[in-house]
Amino acid sequence: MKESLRPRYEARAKILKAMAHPSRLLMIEELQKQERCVNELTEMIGTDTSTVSKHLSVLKNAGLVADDRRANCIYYRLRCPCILDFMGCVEEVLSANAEDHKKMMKSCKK
Amino acid sequence: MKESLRPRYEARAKILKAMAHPSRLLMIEELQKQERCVNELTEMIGTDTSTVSKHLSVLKNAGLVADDRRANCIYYRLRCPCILDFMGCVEEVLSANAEDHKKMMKSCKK
DNA sequence: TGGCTATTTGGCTATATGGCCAAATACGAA
DNA sequence: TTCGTATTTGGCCATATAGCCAAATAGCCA
Repeated sequence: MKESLRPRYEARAKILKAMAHPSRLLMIEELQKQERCVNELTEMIGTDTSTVSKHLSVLKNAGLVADDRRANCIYYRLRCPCILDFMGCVEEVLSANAEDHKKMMKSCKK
Repeated sequence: MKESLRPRYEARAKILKAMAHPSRLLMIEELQKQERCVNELTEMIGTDTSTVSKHLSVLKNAGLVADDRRANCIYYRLRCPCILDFMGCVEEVLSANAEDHKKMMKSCKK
Protein backbone atom coordinates (compact mmCIF):
# COMPACT_ATOMS: atom_id res chain seq x y z
CA MET A 1 0.00 0.00 0.00
CA LYS A 2 1.28 3.42 -0.86
CA GLU A 3 2.70 4.78 2.36
CA SER A 4 0.87 8.05 2.04
CA LEU A 5 -2.45 6.26 2.06
CA ARG A 6 -1.84 4.11 5.06
CA PRO A 7 -2.71 6.61 7.82
CA ARG A 8 -5.95 7.39 6.09
CA TYR A 9 -7.03 3.77 5.97
CA GLU A 10 -5.84 3.15 9.47
CA ALA A 11 -7.92 6.02 10.77
CA ARG A 12 -11.00 4.73 9.01
CA ALA A 13 -10.41 1.20 10.15
CA LYS A 14 -10.14 2.35 13.72
CA ILE A 15 -13.60 3.83 13.60
CA LEU A 16 -15.13 0.76 12.02
CA LYS A 17 -13.37 -1.43 14.52
CA ALA A 18 -14.77 0.60 17.35
CA MET A 19 -18.25 -0.09 16.04
CA ALA A 20 -17.62 -3.76 15.36
CA HIS A 21 -18.90 -5.30 18.54
CA PRO A 22 -22.44 -6.38 19.40
CA SER A 23 -22.56 -4.54 22.72
CA ARG A 24 -21.12 -1.41 21.24
CA LEU A 25 -23.62 -1.46 18.41
CA LEU A 26 -26.40 -1.73 20.92
CA MET A 27 -25.01 1.22 22.85
CA ILE A 28 -24.63 3.30 19.72
CA GLU A 29 -28.20 2.63 18.75
CA GLU A 30 -29.41 3.49 22.20
CA LEU A 31 -27.34 6.63 22.42
CA GLN A 32 -28.79 7.87 19.22
CA LYS A 33 -32.20 7.88 20.85
CA GLN A 34 -31.02 9.59 24.01
CA GLU A 35 -28.02 10.09 26.19
CA ARG A 36 -27.39 7.52 28.87
CA CYS A 37 -25.14 7.02 31.83
CA VAL A 38 -22.87 4.04 32.31
CA ASN A 39 -25.23 2.41 34.73
CA GLU A 40 -28.17 2.51 32.40
CA LEU A 41 -26.14 1.07 29.57
CA THR A 42 -24.80 -1.62 31.84
CA GLU A 43 -28.33 -2.74 32.62
CA MET A 44 -29.28 -2.85 28.96
CA ILE A 45 -26.30 -4.91 28.05
CA GLY A 46 -26.39 -7.12 31.06
CA THR A 47 -22.70 -7.42 31.78
CA ASP A 48 -20.15 -6.08 34.22
CA THR A 49 -19.91 -2.32 34.66
CA SER A 50 -16.20 -2.41 34.06
CA THR A 51 -16.75 -4.09 30.73
CA VAL A 52 -19.23 -1.44 29.67
CA SER A 53 -16.89 1.27 30.79
CA LYS A 54 -14.17 -0.18 28.60
CA HIS A 55 -16.52 -0.41 25.64
CA LEU A 56 -17.39 3.23 26.15
CA SER A 57 -13.78 4.20 26.24
CA VAL A 58 -13.28 2.46 22.91
CA LEU A 59 -16.15 4.45 21.43
CA LYS A 60 -14.91 7.64 22.97
CA ASN A 61 -11.39 7.05 21.82
CA ALA A 62 -12.67 6.67 18.27
CA GLY A 63 -14.55 9.92 18.60
CA LEU A 64 -17.94 8.28 18.27
CA VAL A 65 -19.33 9.38 21.60
CA ALA A 66 -18.87 12.28 23.96
CA ASP A 67 -19.60 12.40 27.64
CA ASP A 68 -20.31 14.89 30.32
CA ARG A 69 -20.98 14.66 33.97
CA ARG A 70 -24.14 15.95 35.55
CA ALA A 71 -25.03 15.35 39.18
CA ASN A 72 -23.03 12.27 39.99
CA CYS A 73 -23.48 10.43 36.72
CA ILE A 74 -21.55 10.61 33.50
CA TYR A 75 -23.79 10.84 30.48
CA TYR A 76 -22.71 9.59 27.10
CA ARG A 77 -24.16 10.71 23.79
CA LEU A 78 -23.58 9.91 20.14
CA ARG A 79 -21.42 12.48 18.44
CA CYS A 80 -22.21 11.76 14.80
CA PRO A 81 -25.69 10.38 14.37
CA CYS A 82 -25.01 9.62 10.72
CA ILE A 83 -23.16 6.61 12.05
CA LEU A 84 -26.44 4.82 12.21
CA ASP A 85 -27.11 5.28 8.54
CA PHE A 86 -24.53 2.57 8.09
CA MET A 87 -26.96 0.06 9.32
CA GLY A 88 -29.26 0.29 6.34
CA CYS A 89 -26.52 -0.99 4.12
CA VAL A 90 -25.34 -3.54 6.63
CA GLU A 91 -28.84 -4.94 6.68
CA GLU A 92 -28.79 -5.02 2.90
CA VAL A 93 -25.70 -7.18 2.98
CA LEU A 94 -27.29 -9.43 5.54
CA SER A 95 -30.39 -9.99 3.52
CA ALA A 96 -28.34 -10.60 0.40
CA ASN A 97 -26.48 -13.23 2.39
CA ALA A 98 -29.72 -14.80 3.56
CA GLU A 99 -30.96 -14.86 -0.01
CA ASP A 100 -27.83 -16.64 -1.18
CA HIS A 101 -28.11 -19.12 1.57
CA LYS A 102 -31.67 -19.89 0.61
CA LYS A 103 -30.68 -20.42 -3.01
CA MET A 104 -27.90 -22.70 -1.97
CA MET A 105 -30.18 -24.82 0.12
CA LYS A 106 -32.60 -25.09 -2.74
CA SER A 107 -30.00 -26.20 -5.21
CA CYS A 108 -28.75 -28.80 -2.78
CA LYS A 109 -32.11 -30.47 -2.66
CA LYS A 110 -32.20 -31.00 -6.42
CA MET B 1 -28.81 -7.71 26.26
CA LYS B 2 -32.17 -9.22 25.43
CA GLU B 3 -31.35 -12.62 24.04
CA SER B 4 -33.56 -12.17 21.03
CA LEU B 5 -31.52 -9.18 19.94
CA ARG B 6 -28.14 -10.78 20.25
CA PRO B 7 -27.97 -12.60 16.89
CA ARG B 8 -28.96 -9.43 15.12
CA TYR B 9 -26.17 -7.40 16.64
CA GLU B 10 -23.70 -10.18 16.18
CA ALA B 11 -24.49 -10.38 12.49
CA ARG B 12 -24.05 -6.66 12.08
CA ALA B 13 -20.87 -6.63 14.07
CA LYS B 14 -19.43 -9.36 11.90
CA ILE B 15 -19.85 -7.23 8.81
CA LEU B 16 -18.32 -4.17 10.39
CA LYS B 17 -15.48 -6.25 11.71
CA ALA B 18 -14.81 -7.60 8.26
CA MET B 19 -14.42 -4.03 7.03
CA ALA B 20 -12.35 -2.88 9.95
CA HIS B 21 -8.87 -3.36 8.58
CA PRO B 22 -6.78 -0.95 6.51
CA SER B 23 -5.92 -3.46 3.80
CA ARG B 24 -9.48 -4.63 3.53
CA LEU B 25 -10.74 -1.09 3.25
CA LEU B 26 -8.33 -0.49 0.44
CA MET B 27 -9.51 -3.62 -1.33
CA ILE B 28 -13.15 -2.69 -0.87
CA GLU B 29 -12.52 0.72 -2.33
CA GLU B 30 -10.64 -0.73 -5.25
CA LEU B 31 -13.22 -3.41 -5.92
CA GLN B 32 -15.91 -0.83 -6.14
CA LYS B 33 -14.12 0.67 -9.11
CA GLN B 34 -13.55 -2.64 -10.85
CA GLU B 35 -13.13 -6.30 -10.18
CA ARG B 36 -9.64 -7.52 -9.46
CA CYS B 37 -7.83 -10.81 -9.05
CA VAL B 38 -5.82 -11.77 -6.00
CA ASN B 39 -2.56 -10.97 -7.67
CA GLU B 40 -3.54 -7.44 -8.57
CA LEU B 41 -4.76 -6.77 -5.07
CA THR B 42 -1.61 -8.23 -3.64
CA GLU B 43 0.46 -5.76 -5.60
CA MET B 44 -1.65 -2.84 -4.48
CA ILE B 45 -1.39 -3.81 -0.87
CA GLY B 46 2.19 -4.86 -1.00
CA THR B 47 2.09 -7.86 1.28
CA ASP B 48 2.19 -11.61 1.01
CA THR B 49 -0.31 -13.29 -1.31
CA SER B 50 -1.44 -15.60 1.41
CA THR B 51 -2.26 -12.65 3.63
CA VAL B 52 -4.35 -11.07 0.91
CA SER B 53 -6.08 -14.34 0.27
CA LYS B 54 -7.03 -14.53 3.91
CA HIS B 55 -8.31 -10.98 3.89
CA LEU B 56 -10.43 -11.81 0.90
CA SER B 57 -11.85 -14.81 2.62
CA VAL B 58 -12.86 -12.62 5.53
CA LEU B 59 -14.66 -10.28 3.16
CA LYS B 60 -16.25 -13.15 1.31
CA ASN B 61 -17.32 -14.84 4.49
CA ALA B 62 -19.08 -11.65 5.53
CA GLY B 63 -20.83 -11.53 2.19
CA LEU B 64 -19.13 -8.33 1.14
CA VAL B 65 -17.46 -9.65 -1.98
CA ALA B 66 -18.12 -12.37 -4.52
CA ASP B 67 -15.66 -14.07 -6.79
CA ASP B 68 -15.57 -15.98 -10.01
CA ARG B 69 -12.88 -17.62 -12.00
CA ARG B 70 -12.08 -16.65 -15.56
CA ALA B 71 -9.09 -17.98 -17.42
CA ASN B 72 -6.75 -18.89 -14.62
CA CYS B 73 -7.46 -16.03 -12.31
CA ILE B 74 -10.10 -15.57 -9.67
CA TYR B 75 -11.77 -12.21 -9.86
CA TYR B 76 -13.30 -10.56 -6.84
CA ARG B 77 -15.97 -7.90 -6.92
CA LEU B 78 -17.90 -5.87 -4.39
CA ARG B 79 -21.33 -7.24 -3.75
CA CYS B 80 -23.02 -4.25 -2.14
CA PRO B 81 -21.55 -0.99 -3.38
CA CYS B 82 -23.54 0.93 -0.79
CA ILE B 83 -20.85 -0.21 1.61
CA LEU B 84 -18.75 2.68 0.49
CA ASP B 85 -21.35 5.21 1.46
CA PHE B 86 -20.22 4.48 4.98
CA MET B 87 -17.06 6.30 4.34
CA GLY B 88 -18.70 9.70 4.07
CA CYS B 89 -19.78 9.47 7.66
CA VAL B 90 -16.53 7.93 8.80
CA GLU B 91 -14.75 10.92 7.34
CA GLU B 92 -17.16 13.17 9.15
CA VAL B 93 -16.19 11.58 12.43
CA LEU B 94 -12.54 11.91 11.56
CA SER B 95 -12.78 15.59 10.82
CA ALA B 96 -14.81 16.18 13.96
CA ASN B 97 -11.97 14.48 15.83
CA ALA B 98 -9.40 16.63 14.12
CA GLU B 99 -11.39 19.71 15.01
CA ASP B 100 -11.51 18.70 18.67
CA HIS B 101 -7.84 18.05 18.69
CA LYS B 102 -7.16 21.47 17.28
CA LYS B 103 -9.32 23.11 19.93
CA MET B 104 -7.58 21.19 22.63
CA MET B 105 -4.18 22.28 21.44
CA LYS B 106 -5.33 25.87 21.33
CA SER B 107 -6.68 25.82 24.85
CA CYS B 108 -3.44 24.30 26.09
CA LYS B 109 -1.45 27.24 24.83
CA LYS B 110 -3.46 29.72 26.82
C1' DT C 1 -2.13 -36.20 -19.12
C1' DG C 2 1.37 -33.19 -17.12
C1' DG C 3 3.21 -28.83 -16.22
C1' DC C 4 2.55 -24.26 -14.69
C1' DT C 5 0.55 -20.42 -12.43
C1' DA C 6 -2.85 -18.63 -9.23
C1' DT C 7 -4.81 -19.25 -5.02
C1' DT C 8 -5.68 -21.37 -0.60
C1' DT C 9 -4.42 -23.72 3.63
C1' DG C 10 -1.73 -24.98 7.75
C1' DG C 11 1.48 -23.81 11.12
C1' DC C 12 3.73 -20.64 13.87
C1' DT C 13 4.44 -16.28 16.62
C1' DA C 14 3.34 -11.84 18.23
C1' DT C 15 -0.18 -8.91 19.44
C1' DA C 16 -4.86 -7.28 20.54
C1' DT C 17 -9.38 -7.96 22.58
C1' DG C 18 -13.28 -9.20 25.73
C1' DG C 19 -14.73 -10.35 30.06
C1' DC C 20 -14.58 -10.83 34.97
C1' DC C 21 -12.83 -9.57 39.56
C1' DA C 22 -10.75 -6.57 42.76
C1' DA C 23 -9.01 -2.26 43.70
C1' DA C 24 -8.51 2.61 42.79
C1' DT C 25 -10.39 6.97 41.67
C1' DA C 26 -13.60 10.84 41.07
C1' DC C 27 -16.81 13.78 42.68
C1' DG C 28 -21.33 15.30 44.57
C1' DA C 29 -23.72 15.70 48.93
C1' DA C 30 -24.15 15.74 53.87
C1' DT D 1 -13.81 16.99 55.35
C1' DT D 2 -15.78 12.51 55.05
C1' DC D 3 -19.04 9.27 53.08
C1' DG D 4 -21.04 6.93 49.43
C1' DT D 5 -22.09 6.10 44.79
C1' DA D 6 -20.59 6.07 39.88
C1' DT D 7 -16.99 5.12 37.02
C1' DT D 8 -12.39 3.75 35.63
C1' DT D 9 -8.21 1.06 35.90
C1' DG D 10 -5.17 -2.97 36.48
C1' DG D 11 -4.53 -7.76 36.39
C1' DC D 12 -5.50 -12.07 34.69
C1' DC D 13 -7.00 -15.64 31.29
C1' DA D 14 -9.02 -17.31 27.17
C1' DT D 15 -9.66 -16.40 22.54
C1' DA D 16 -9.08 -14.20 18.01
C1' DT D 17 -6.33 -11.93 14.49
C1' DA D 18 -2.44 -10.46 11.30
C1' DG D 19 1.41 -11.69 9.07
C1' DC D 20 4.94 -14.60 7.15
C1' DC D 21 6.66 -19.04 5.34
C1' DA D 22 6.15 -23.46 3.42
C1' DA D 23 3.29 -26.66 1.47
C1' DA D 24 -0.98 -28.13 -0.72
C1' DT D 25 -4.52 -27.51 -4.05
C1' DA D 26 -7.02 -26.03 -8.21
C1' DG D 27 -7.71 -25.71 -12.72
C1' DC D 28 -6.12 -23.73 -17.38
C1' DC D 29 -3.59 -24.92 -21.45
C1' DA D 30 -0.23 -27.21 -24.30
